[in-house]
Order: sequence, then structure tokens, then C-alpha cells
Amino acid sequence: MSSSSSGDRHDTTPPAAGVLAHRVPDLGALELLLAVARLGSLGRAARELGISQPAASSRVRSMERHLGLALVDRSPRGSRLTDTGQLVADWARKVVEAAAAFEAGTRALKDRRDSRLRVAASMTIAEYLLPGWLIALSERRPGTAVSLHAGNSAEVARRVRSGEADLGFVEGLSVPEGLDSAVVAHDLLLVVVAPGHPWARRRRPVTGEELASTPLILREEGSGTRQVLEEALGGVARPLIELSSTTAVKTAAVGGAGPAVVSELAVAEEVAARRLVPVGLDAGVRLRRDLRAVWPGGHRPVGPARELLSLTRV
Amino acid sequence: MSSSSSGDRHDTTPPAAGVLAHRVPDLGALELLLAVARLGSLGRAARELGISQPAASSRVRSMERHLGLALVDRSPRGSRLTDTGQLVADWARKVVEAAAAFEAGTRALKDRRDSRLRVAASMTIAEYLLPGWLIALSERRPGTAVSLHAGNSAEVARRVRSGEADLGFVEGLSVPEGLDSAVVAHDLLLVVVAPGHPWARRRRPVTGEELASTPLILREEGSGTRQVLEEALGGVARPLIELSSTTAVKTAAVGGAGPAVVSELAVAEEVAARRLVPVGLDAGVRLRRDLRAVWPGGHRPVGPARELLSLTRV
DNA sequence: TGAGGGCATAAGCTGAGGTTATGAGCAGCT
DNA sequence: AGCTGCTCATAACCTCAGCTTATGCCCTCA
Repeated sequence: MSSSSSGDRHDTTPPAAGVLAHRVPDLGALELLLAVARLGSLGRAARELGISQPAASSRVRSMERHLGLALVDRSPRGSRLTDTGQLVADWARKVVEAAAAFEAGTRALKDRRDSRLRVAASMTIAEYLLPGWLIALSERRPGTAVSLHAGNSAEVARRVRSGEADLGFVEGLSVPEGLDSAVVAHDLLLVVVAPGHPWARRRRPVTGEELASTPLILREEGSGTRQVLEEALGGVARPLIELSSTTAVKTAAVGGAGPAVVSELAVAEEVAARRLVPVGLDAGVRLRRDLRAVWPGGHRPVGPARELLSLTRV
Repeated sequence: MSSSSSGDRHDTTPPAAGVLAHRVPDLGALELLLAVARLGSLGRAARELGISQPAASSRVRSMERHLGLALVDRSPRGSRLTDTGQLVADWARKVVEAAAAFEAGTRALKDRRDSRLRVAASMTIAEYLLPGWLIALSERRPGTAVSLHAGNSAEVARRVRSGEADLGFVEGLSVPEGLDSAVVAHDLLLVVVAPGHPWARRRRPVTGEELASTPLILREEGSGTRQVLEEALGGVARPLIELSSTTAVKTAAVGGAGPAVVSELAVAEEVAARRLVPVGLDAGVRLRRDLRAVWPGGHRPVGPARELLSLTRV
């Protein structure tokens, strides 16, 4: 019926502004494309994904029709990606990798009890680093069930002390009392501006005083990044806007609202694509802090905890 | 039938090793979650995505059931994400952003003719940078149809000269004859190793001679990165393995096969997550090259080309 | 020339996700 | 108090994308 009459309701509201779902093949199709690229045959790819060959064939075909692009060169001896297909597959790989991180993260959040490895981590680490570590861990030790609790540093420390967590990750300035620790990474805060901002072209480094006197886009008081910033400035920062999520801060900065202070982990992509430009800072401004793994004092972690620790760049 | 008897065929081959599609909500659900986070209400999110409120409600619910996580706090006055939901939404955002890049890229590949802006770009740029630029462009000038042709530098130059492309992006060492150009970014090649590799802990910078005498994981002869490397080494490089895609090179390096040479654009994520470690190089080794926009000599680009150029960090 | 791997087509089934219609909780105004 | 307006949930129904099996054709290689 929707096809008959006059295509009312749904069609009058055209597929909505930013609805990617209808323009991007679903994850299964993207995985299939990658499998074809890797294995050189639709049939083998189908087998790997546990579907029948005709299903794979039709799915690839419909993806090609959908995108309006020839992705696969079929021959009686197998299938290879076209040049276009290679490029599309590279873009697809990014989506699939993000999906893998999503899966690793959400699965760890769910597996609360009965896991062999219980991890507690602060937000920044949980958000940006842990999924990758978990993927690496599951490749090295398949089947290790990991649970994740995300919270602030005090909460992480408490869980590790009480034995509710086997391993913790914190981004505080100091090591929590009574816990052993190892630095696993550094969190370098960047001052970033949109490419159009005056600071983007500036040669002379920005000094601490300037930073302290310039209204900045910041996370709310009490957040980890805010603490590090104020510590480095030796006083309070002047907020232009206070936002409650790193994402909101990035969005405001990209929009040109002003200079923002964020972890390099959070803006790696934006910086690489030049949507944001890091501002040179005076050597006196120390916006670096350690990201540390922590565990109960005395004995080094063993078993899966040790394994995970070794992945995080000892 | 498949449910009766003994759960044969499909169930014996358990959902296949790395099939994410069944474990990760589809793009529509992720977009919906982000919309709920942004708008604070299931109903409003539904409207934005052009679906009914019950559809949104049930979809979020089934996503929560699927993940085994409570994502949304529903109240008679609206819905907000739970803490867990925030974290999950952050992971979801990465997937959606990758999907947006996919969409922007594939759409440009398709819109061959009749576009207002025809771009030709070398692979590295097309793969890593252009999708982001296209997204930014479409935000600033909605509705600008862009077409993309990806090829090597000579091909890009030819298209720009012949008028088949309005704007080109090349990564060659020199500016093609008869074209004006502007540097839009730099492509810094990195030597990367897996965290376990001896070079990962090494303090002393690696010299050009060392690099030249060490077997490296490389792209095939003739590739852009290979050219730059050999230019910098003043001779030929010694390949440990030659691979035909940047992705394959990365995979081999992550697996610990040896040192690899790749663009920083290609490994930003791996480096951030410490799956790969960049090796310090002697100051004498120049592995940087310019990424340039090029256009027909004489007149600066106007219209959409000018707009795109201005996005690429003037 | 027959065997085997690779892809395409055909016909039929299932379920996820969509719709409309309706109910019920809570806030705030009149 | 009660009305209005917003929220979300439930119910019954529909559609189509994507899966399956069965089959055929094409090409290569022994």
C-alpha cells in the first residue's frame, strides 16, 4: 500500500536529515566486504561468516547497487576487489574497527560478575584506551571474560583495595594510598582551536598567564582535565563555557567558540584531519599527567591481570 | 525446523568467529541512542530520525536487552542517559562517525558526473583526509555535490590540467608542472614497531644507515610511501616483506613481524592505543613530505573548490 | 572430458523493525 | 481539582530485507 496510492506519510518526510543507517550498508555487509577482500572469494567469505554462498553473493550485489559502485571483480576463479572496492573497504574497515571497540567495551560493562578479570577504570581510559586493550587481550587469550567498572579515581582505588577489582586504571595526579602502580600511558592535554582562530596561526607559544586569563571551553569543575589544567596554571581557569562531556567540548571548539582544553586522546582524529589545531604552549605549562595501572600493594598482578598489564606497554 | 530437531547446520557453526553484526546494534540504533542523548527524549529523537515514538521506544529497549545494559533513564518528563549509557554513547559515536566518513566518501565516488565540484586525489588523501573535509564542507555548504576520483599523482595532475577535475590533491615530492598549489597538510612517515620489539624501548635515535640496512615491512615498489622512504635514505630500502596495502603493512607490524614504515595518518589510532610504537629517528632522516592541493595555473579556485580549499587549513 | 571451485538465479520462509491506536503517569496552569 | 500537554509503554498488524535450499552455467585444470 505504501507503494500504491501516493507514497504519503513516510515519503513526505524524506528519510530525515542525518540518517546514515539507510545510506550506509549495515555492519554485516561491511564485514562481508572485508572478508571477500581478505579471502579472495565470495564463497569463502560466506563460509567464514557462517552464511550461504548465495546469501553473500546477493548481499554484495545489493551493496553495490545501493552505493552505485562496482566493488568486486567476479571471475570464475574467484573475486577480487576493484580499485574502488579497495578504497571503500578501507573506509569500511574503520567502521568495523569502531564496532569492534564498541563490542569489546559494552561486553565488559555487561559481564559484571563471574569474570576472570575485573577491571576498574576512570572515564578517559575506559572510553579511549580500554576497548583496544581488550581486543588485544582477547586475541592473545581468547575467552578471557573481563568486566569493567568505570568511575572516578577514588572509586577505582576503592574497588581495587576492597578486592572488587583485580586491576585499576587511574588518571589522577598522584598514586592512591596503599596501591602499587605503573605508568601505562600519558595523557597530554592540548589546547585546541578551530583552524580559523587567531591562535591557529600564531607562532609564539601561549604562556601560562595568557591561558589563565583567556576564557576557555572547559569541562565542569571537578573533572579530571579541569583539575590538571588548574594545577598547571597554579590557580583557577576562566571558563568561557562549561560543558559536561568531552564530546560537547570538542564540538564547541570545532564550531569555533574558542580555545578548548582536552586530552590528546580525545582529539587525535580531529587534529589529524585538521578540524582542530593544537596550540603551541610555553614550556613552563605542564599539561601532562600519567595514566597509571594500580593494584593492591605487595604482589604484582598474576594471571589475566598480568596479561592485560603487559599489553598496556609495561 | 531449524529450531526443532537438533539445531543443526547453523547452530553447529556457532555465529562464526568475528561476526560483529550480531553483537553490535545496527547503525540506526546507535544513531537513535545519540539522538536521545542529545535531545533528552525518546519521542524527540524518534521525530528527528523520522520514525514513530513507539518504534524508537522499542528499539532502544531491545538494544538494552541485547547489550544487557541499562542505557536510558526514562521519566515522565523525558529520558536521559545513564552513566553507562554515556560511555556506550561515546563508543557509539565513534562508529557513527566512521560511518559518516564512509558515506561521504562513497557518495563522492558515485557522484561522478554533474557535480558542482570534481575532486581528484591520491590514495592517502582520499582515504584518510577527504571524507572529513567532505563532511565539513557539507555542513558549511549543504547540498554541494562532490565527485571524487582517486588515483596516483600523475593521474591527478592530468585530470586537473584537462579540466576533468576542479581541484586535486597530491602527495608527490614536487609540484606537477603548470599547476598552482598550496600545502594543505604534511604526511609524516613513521617507523613503527610492536611494543615488544627492541626498538620500542630504544633511546638512541635510529639512523638513516641503520634504517637502510634493516629489513622493513614496506609497501610495494612504486608506492608513494616507498618513494619517500628511498628518497630519504638516498638509495633503496631493504624489504622484509612487501605488501600491497597500508592495512596489510599495519597488521604485519602489529603482529610483531618487524619495523614498518607508514604514514602517521594511517597509524594515529594504533599509536594512540599503543598497539604500535613510533621509533625515534635521527634528525637527518627526513620522512616528511607535503600534501598539496593543486589547481590550474593562473586563477585561484572559486566557488565550491575555494570553499573546500579553505577547509583544508589554508 | 570429467571433476571441482566459483558465481548467479529461483522460490519460499522468518523475524526485525516499522506503523497506527490507545492507555497511563506526572507537571503545571487555570 | 481538573484540564492540557508532555512523556513513555503496550498491542495488533504489516512489510521487506536477508536468509535458506536447489539448481544451473562457466571456467580451469588434471
